[in-house]
Amino acid sequence: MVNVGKRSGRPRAGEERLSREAILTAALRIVDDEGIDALTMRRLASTLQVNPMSLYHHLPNKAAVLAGLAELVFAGLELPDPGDAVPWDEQLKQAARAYRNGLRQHPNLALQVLSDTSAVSDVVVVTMEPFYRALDRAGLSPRQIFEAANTLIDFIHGFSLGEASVRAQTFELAPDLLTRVRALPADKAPTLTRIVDGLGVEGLAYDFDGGFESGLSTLTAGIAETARRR
Amino acid sequence: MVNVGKRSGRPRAGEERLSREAILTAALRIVDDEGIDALTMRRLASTLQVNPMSLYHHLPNKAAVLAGLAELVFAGLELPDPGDAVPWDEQLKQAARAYRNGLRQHPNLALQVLSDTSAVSDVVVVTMEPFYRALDRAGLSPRQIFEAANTLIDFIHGFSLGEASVRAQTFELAPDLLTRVRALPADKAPTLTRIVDGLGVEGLAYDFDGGFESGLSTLTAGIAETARRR
DNA sequence: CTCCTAATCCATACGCTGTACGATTATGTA
DNA sequence: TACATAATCGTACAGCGTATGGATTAGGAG
Repeated sequence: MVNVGKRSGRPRAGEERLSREAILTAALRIVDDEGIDALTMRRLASTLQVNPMSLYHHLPNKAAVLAGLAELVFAGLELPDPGDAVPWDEQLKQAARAYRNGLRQHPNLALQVLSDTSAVSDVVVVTMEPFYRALDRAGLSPRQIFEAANTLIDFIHGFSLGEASVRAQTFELAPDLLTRVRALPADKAPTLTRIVDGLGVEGLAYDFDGGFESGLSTLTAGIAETARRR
Repeated sequence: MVNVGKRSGRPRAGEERLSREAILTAALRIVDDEGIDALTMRRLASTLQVNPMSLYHHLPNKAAVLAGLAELVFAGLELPDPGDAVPWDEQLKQAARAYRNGLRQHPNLALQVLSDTSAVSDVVVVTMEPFYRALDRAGLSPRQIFEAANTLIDFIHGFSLGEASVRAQTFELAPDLLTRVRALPADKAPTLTRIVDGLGVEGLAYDFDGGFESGLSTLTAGIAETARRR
């Protein structure tokens, strides 16, 4: 049994207690389990049984840890491409679903991930191929492909942000919304009042899966129309 | 000349230096000018020439300050409703543009605003009427109206998040993206490579206004299709 | 085998943060 | 006049990210 516990100084080869990867993995676990605020350098070091300052040998600062986490989430993304076996719109939807599912794996990181420009840029390069292929098959021009892909991504990002923010509050949200709407002056927002009131609590108990699918259908229909007009 | 400067204890009537509103206004200025990280309770107190602890008489904690800022941004939103003078899709687009413009006023707050559930809930109640009216005119069912509105909002949120994150980096982003794409293995993402490469730097120099309009057109086309199928 | 260098980790310390607690003073009401 | 309450301030504390510098040791060069 080799003493690997308390010795300080440079560890023997293959016995490094730290590595960028190990740090990020531990950080991801903390964030997933206890939220982004629970992630501090000291906490991270303590779960790794290491002095806080040791982390800085592998990562320059805390921002780099967060950026690394975003990178890690994207690296875990896999957008299976059914290829030409299905119609282009179904191909597009499958890629979109996979992307959303990837983002859902780590809801506590959603904000960090979605607002990290370089991470988003990464995803474009690494995982967008199925989107582009499907849109190409739809018969769009290059510029239209580019814009349609961006629109679809923006929708998924907005949707995921909402989903991550709300998390498990679905059941509280609907009655709350209803209450607020009913509290409005009668003529302040007549249409909104009529529609929302008409849907009722159960109509509003928002089904995220259904909402996502609805958005996808609207977008693919719009894209098809663009292709038709070309 | 009344001594209002250095005395401690309760101020004389009409001489209160603080109020929730005054605090939030000062906070908004700091965030707009110097970014969200510059907003600390001490900094906020010092610009108000007040002891940091005095703030806590008007707001329970810093989170409440941030929530108040989100509320303030939404309160500043005005979605002018052209009513039936224009076609429903144009009505919808105008409301969407106004919403996006409102969010753009305070880019440093975008993240806070978009991830604050209660703030988003507020906006639904307060400002969504034009969306609902336009969608109602399009001939959708109540459930379809609800879902279409949510889809549109998600798109705007995602778009605004990207816009706020990127800010003035537009010109750096395009070449960077191009470089990354060109660095990919030849057969890793053929379609993406062909499309992006074909657009070139100037084709990619993303025009946010154009991108937003493109997204709006796609969405309204999709919504029109939904109405037609009903 | 010896010496040097660089890798890895640690101990200490600094300035900053949000805010709990209690004291101080003016106000409005009884 | 007595008193509860409102508004502000002074002090203090625990926790944060991280700069600095030193300790220990593995691995490579001679």
